[in-house]
Amino acid sequence: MTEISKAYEPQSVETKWYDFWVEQGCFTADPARVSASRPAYSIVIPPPNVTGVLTLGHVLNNTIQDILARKARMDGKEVLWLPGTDHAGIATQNVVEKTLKKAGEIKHRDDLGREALVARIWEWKEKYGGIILKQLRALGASCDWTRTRFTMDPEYSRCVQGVFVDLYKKGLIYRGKRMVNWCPASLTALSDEEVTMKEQRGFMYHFRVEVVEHPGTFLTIATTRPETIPADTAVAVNPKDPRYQHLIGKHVYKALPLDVPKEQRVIPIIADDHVDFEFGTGVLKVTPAHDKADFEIGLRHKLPVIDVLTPDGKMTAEAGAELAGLDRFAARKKSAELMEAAGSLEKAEPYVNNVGFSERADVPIEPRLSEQWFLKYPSVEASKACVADGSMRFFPDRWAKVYDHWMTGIQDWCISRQLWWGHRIPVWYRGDEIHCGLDAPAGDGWTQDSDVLDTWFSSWLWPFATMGWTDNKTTDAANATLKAFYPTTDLVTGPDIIFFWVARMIMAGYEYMGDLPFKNVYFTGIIRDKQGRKMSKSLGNSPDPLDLIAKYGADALRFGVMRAAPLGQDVLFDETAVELGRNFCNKLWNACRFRQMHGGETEQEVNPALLTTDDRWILGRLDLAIREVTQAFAEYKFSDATATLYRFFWGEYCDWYVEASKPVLGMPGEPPTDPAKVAQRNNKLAVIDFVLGHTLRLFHPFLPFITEELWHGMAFNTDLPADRGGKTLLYASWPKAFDDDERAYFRVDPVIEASAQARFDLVTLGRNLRAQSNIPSNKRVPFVIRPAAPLPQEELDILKGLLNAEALTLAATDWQAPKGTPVAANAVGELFLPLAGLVDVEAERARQEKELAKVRSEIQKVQDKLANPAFTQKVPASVLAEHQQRLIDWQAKEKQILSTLH
RNA sequence: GCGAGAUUAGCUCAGUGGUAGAGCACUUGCUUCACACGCAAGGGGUCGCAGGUUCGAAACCUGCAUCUCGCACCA
Repeated sequence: MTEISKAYEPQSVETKWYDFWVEQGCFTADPARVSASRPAYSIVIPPPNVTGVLTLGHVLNNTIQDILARKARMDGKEVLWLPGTDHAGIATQNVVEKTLKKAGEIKHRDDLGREALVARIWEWKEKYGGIILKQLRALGASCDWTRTRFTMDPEYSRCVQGVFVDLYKKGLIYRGKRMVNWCPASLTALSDEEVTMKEQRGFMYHFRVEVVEHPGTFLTIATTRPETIPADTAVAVNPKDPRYQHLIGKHVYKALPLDVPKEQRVIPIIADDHVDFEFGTGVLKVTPAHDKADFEIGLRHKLPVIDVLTPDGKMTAEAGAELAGLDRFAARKKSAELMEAAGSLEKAEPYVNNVGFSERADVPIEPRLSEQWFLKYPSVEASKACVADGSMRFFPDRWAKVYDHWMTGIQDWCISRQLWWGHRIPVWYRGDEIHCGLDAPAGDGWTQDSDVLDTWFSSWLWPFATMGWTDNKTTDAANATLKAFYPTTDLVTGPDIIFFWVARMIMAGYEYMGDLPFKNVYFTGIIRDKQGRKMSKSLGNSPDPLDLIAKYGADALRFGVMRAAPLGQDVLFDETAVELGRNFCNKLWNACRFRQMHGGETEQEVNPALLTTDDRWILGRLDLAIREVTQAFAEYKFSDATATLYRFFWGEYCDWYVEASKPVLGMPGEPPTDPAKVAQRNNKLAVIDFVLGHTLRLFHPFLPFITEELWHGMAFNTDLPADRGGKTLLYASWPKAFDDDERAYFRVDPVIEASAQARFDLVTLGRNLRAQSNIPSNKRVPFVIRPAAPLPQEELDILKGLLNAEALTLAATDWQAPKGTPVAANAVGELFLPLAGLVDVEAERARQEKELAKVRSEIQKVQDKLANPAFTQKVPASVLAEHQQRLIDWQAKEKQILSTLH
């Protein structure tokens, strides 16, 4: 047994053990070890952005994965936790471009050109990328680092492009000119999922246009985007709207641009059902180039398309000389001013509407007509069915409904991006010829499509592309990793990427592996601050996890976060949660120190014949804790597990069992000499070792570092096989709840547990008497006890210790407590605090009166119930009996109070 | 507009038909020989509102209010 220091110092312990685990290959998965008796457990990390740094969100997510992986190892499974990073197209390209601009190397990415920029990004990635994976080590993440993957690894890229070619050949990928979501900041198309709606305050502009055929007749139109008026190619009314029916087929003069002669601004008035005549004025300006719905109207009525916006959101010359070159928002103001000056603006009233924003660049997107690649999703039915029929489970399961809803209304996916960093689209062009394949076709003059694929088009292959999948049946059949570890067991991720990633992985899994990619999906909550706000850099409310680890230790951070994160709920993070984790680790540390102070390399087995009531009680509590924690794991309720562990270890083991064991153990360094007491003491130490050994194992998934340190410090590893806890706690077996034989062996039963509990309750009552009588807790006072049934001397000694009593005297049969003596009682007996002169008789009397009132109100409540025939006749026998017993208990209490009150 | 979730102690949350709970915070007393990152005791809640079902409702049902999050979206 090595000596344990007074306070737990996490820093050196953490690096020591992490290095040890990695050096010993403890995290390395070997498919060859998988067998019927050693099943596989696998989990793939949601690959963080390669430019990312660790946030509390990652801490939550990866701690859960680590807990699952470590528990699975202790269950004797062959565990693969596969790590890696995502190339994250837009985000990464932005980061590197910004860095280069800041360094003054470039003003624009065109200064470098495509190949050079991509080369610089690779350089950057090699140098600074993947920091987050190193940071995960500080958290204790037990990933198999030998299998770290990147979504742009050469083999991975082949998978991505191969899948593109395959889906193209299947006719599921097609190219088309469509309205897409265009990001004017990133200059690329986006998928619908990358657009979030935000409420915006703006204005509803009402302006009027003159009907060509009826000079002097005007139509009033409402719009939030007057800058697009030059792009209008019609105005539309509902065919059933009586106000405008007579004008259908006639024309109006567009309000802008004013520098174009009136005759060249004539556009038709058309009728379309899309127009809601309740909204605005019932007249809709139709701008096919800049609105999705208008584009559809344009198609129906064969309207021309006029584009007045550049890709980066500035007005073109076609918008007119006065608007040309202006940014779209400046142009909005300007166009209103122009109409105002021309007298066509009727009013501009404040208005709140929903505007689509680019999720990443945080600017309003523009609907834009452009040529893009689209995917018609594969394996949709199988993917829907597996969640609906429960073969894949979501935790919490309400996400299943969200998933189903999205899968039902699923739209084709725009997968091309106008970026340089990413997987290049494997399509080549020569004149009118198109070739889709991994390599350029033979012959000269072929040029590759300049677009790259949406990042998620590579992420969706993650569960199998990381395992060496090739889409070659022979190769894949011989792939031991795939065979052993696919489908994976659990996926842990945030619900914000359920469509981006989870749903798409399921479809890819069915399409390419013929099976679901994971069996269970755990959706974490979102980490928020104490006020419930999202963590963000600009708010400065996002603490750096590495700082927290340095200050409190990784175990403290893990425990604090897990304790605060109930399944499916957002986590309101507060540093005091980590402090609590730190305090808990310290408690665990000191409980082991206490055991060590009593020395004794006893290492003996527990002798059932010598077990005391307390021993049997704590073994029963341990058994219950094992059951509860194991059950919590089965339901992915990690906060329940930590709550149980906290209660058991602190509230039961430390507060009661350890305190009660002190009289038996004697003073440290002064062991008893009486042989009977020595045997008692050694057995007590054996029970303590038994409980601590189990406790460390129960805690290990949550607190990997401190438990490993104590496992060795307490020498619990000796005598165990190397692969079952001898070398590392990582592979010790997960504690099993007692079976009937074990319960009988340890003589654990509910009656014993209740009697031990009652003794502890009496102690609390006795301490209460002291406090009520204003006796300082360090002052030793004599107590008198009148047990309901005889108590052995050892138990009286324990009671005396727990009460911090000067003496605990047995009351003689004829002893009568002096009037006003504070007394407490329960099933164990009556406990008196005879302190003549020290106790304020009147105060004690008042206390007892108050107590009596409470007892009587309880009696009344139960009596009322029992007097109700409807109750006594209808209620189950057990409930009736329980109420009757309750009445007896309260009445006994009443009698006891009355007996000392006078 | 559609859907989901939430509403219990000052705060964060457990509690799915039978005596309202935990942690933190708070008050008080303790340098009791593992731990002041500790020990002990205590105060504090008409369980969002209104109905209903039931012998009995924090829990089940209906409606309402408030908040959060998805999805859709009318210029």
